[in-house]
Amino acid sequence: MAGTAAQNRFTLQRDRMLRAAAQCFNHKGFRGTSLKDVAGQLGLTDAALYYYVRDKEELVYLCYLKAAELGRTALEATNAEGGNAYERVRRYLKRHAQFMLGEPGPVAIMSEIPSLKAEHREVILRLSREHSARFEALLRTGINEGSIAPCDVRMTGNAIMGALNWIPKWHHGDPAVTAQVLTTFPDILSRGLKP
Amino acid sequence: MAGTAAQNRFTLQRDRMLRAAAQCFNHKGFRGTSLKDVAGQLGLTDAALYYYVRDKEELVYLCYLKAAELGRTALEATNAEGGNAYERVRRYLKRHAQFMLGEPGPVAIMSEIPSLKAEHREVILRLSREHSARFEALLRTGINEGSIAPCDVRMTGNAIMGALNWIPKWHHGDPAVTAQVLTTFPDILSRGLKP
DNA sequence: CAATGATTTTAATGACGATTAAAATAATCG
DNA sequence: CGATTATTTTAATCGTCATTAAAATCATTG
Repeated sequence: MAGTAAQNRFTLQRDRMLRAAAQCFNHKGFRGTSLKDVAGQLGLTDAALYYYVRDKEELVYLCYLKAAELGRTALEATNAEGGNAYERVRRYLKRHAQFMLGEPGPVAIMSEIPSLKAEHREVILRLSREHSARFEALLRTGINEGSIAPCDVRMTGNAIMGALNWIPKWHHGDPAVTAQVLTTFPDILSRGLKP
Repeated sequence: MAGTAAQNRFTLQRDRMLRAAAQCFNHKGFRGTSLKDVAGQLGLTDAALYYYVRDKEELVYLCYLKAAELGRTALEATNAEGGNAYERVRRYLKRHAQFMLGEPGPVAIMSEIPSLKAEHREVILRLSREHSARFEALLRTGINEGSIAPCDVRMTGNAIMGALNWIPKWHHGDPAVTAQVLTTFPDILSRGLKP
């Protein structure tokens, strides 16, 4: 069908846009990247972006939304695979590291939540909180079943998320480093959780 | 002496400026904060800032410089206090957490290094690298003396710095949380280092 | 008090970048 | 092919800052 094909092309292009934007935002921040920068990566003019998005603000919002959803599905998938909580945490760490490294395409660090408009900000904050809560619940499960040492789950979650979210600040695409991160990070971050 | 007094007033005001700027930058990013925002916090007009600083760019540079120096002296002081490497790491973690929490006054997260002009960027990057190298050296010392478990010191350093540098993203001044961070973070981040 | 220097403000200027509207081009479909 | 729709570009416009210059205020000191 024509409608579907058009829809596909549209969403595909928009997805490329989101990836380009995420890369720019990570590199230079929200206000630091002009729409021209983003468009340039796609071989387009800045004005063309407005065909896909109402607003620069909406562009960030969509990037964050995608990042949040990636995080959620990663955690859900990990939980679905079973294993004890400690093992699930480890698998989750690897998956999260994987997309912070940009495996499926760059994911935006949510550094600019304050500059989102209230309505969008609420959505993102809610998703973030839900995600944190689920991760903390997983830690609690591990503590109860004895696969994870007792700890302050809130702070432990914060520490782990920080280590992961910071990756794009020092990782700049070197494939050797990428491999190194994937093998060492789950170890490093989970070692402190052992009982 | 008049000269000294004037110099004092000048540098004091400039320091207040750097603190105000650091707070704004952390909250909204480099381009996200106008000079008016910074000046407003001091009860001044934006134009007044130019008496203390050549440029908005220089303002960020000075903030980062101060942050880098704080980090360096924290590590040096910790090393000077003695103890085995593991203990020194723990003390350093606490000190670093302390100033990420804004104990002495807000410290700028170095999120906007790419937008610095080349000359300034080089200085900051060099200081950053030196600091990382010193921290990694401390880890290596611990590994050699047996107080720290063998690990990839580069990646471990990255993970720990990430967890610390991310603190301002979720800490918003609640004193109860501040206390909680100071007591739990050194534990959480050092537990994985035990042999 | 007069004079000199320090500090801040007021009032432009200018650039950059987001946004929009209208026109042009490309694609699809009958 | 002709018509209709999708996509992109060109060419304004508009706001928001950073930045500057000149004037005003304030402090100090001879």
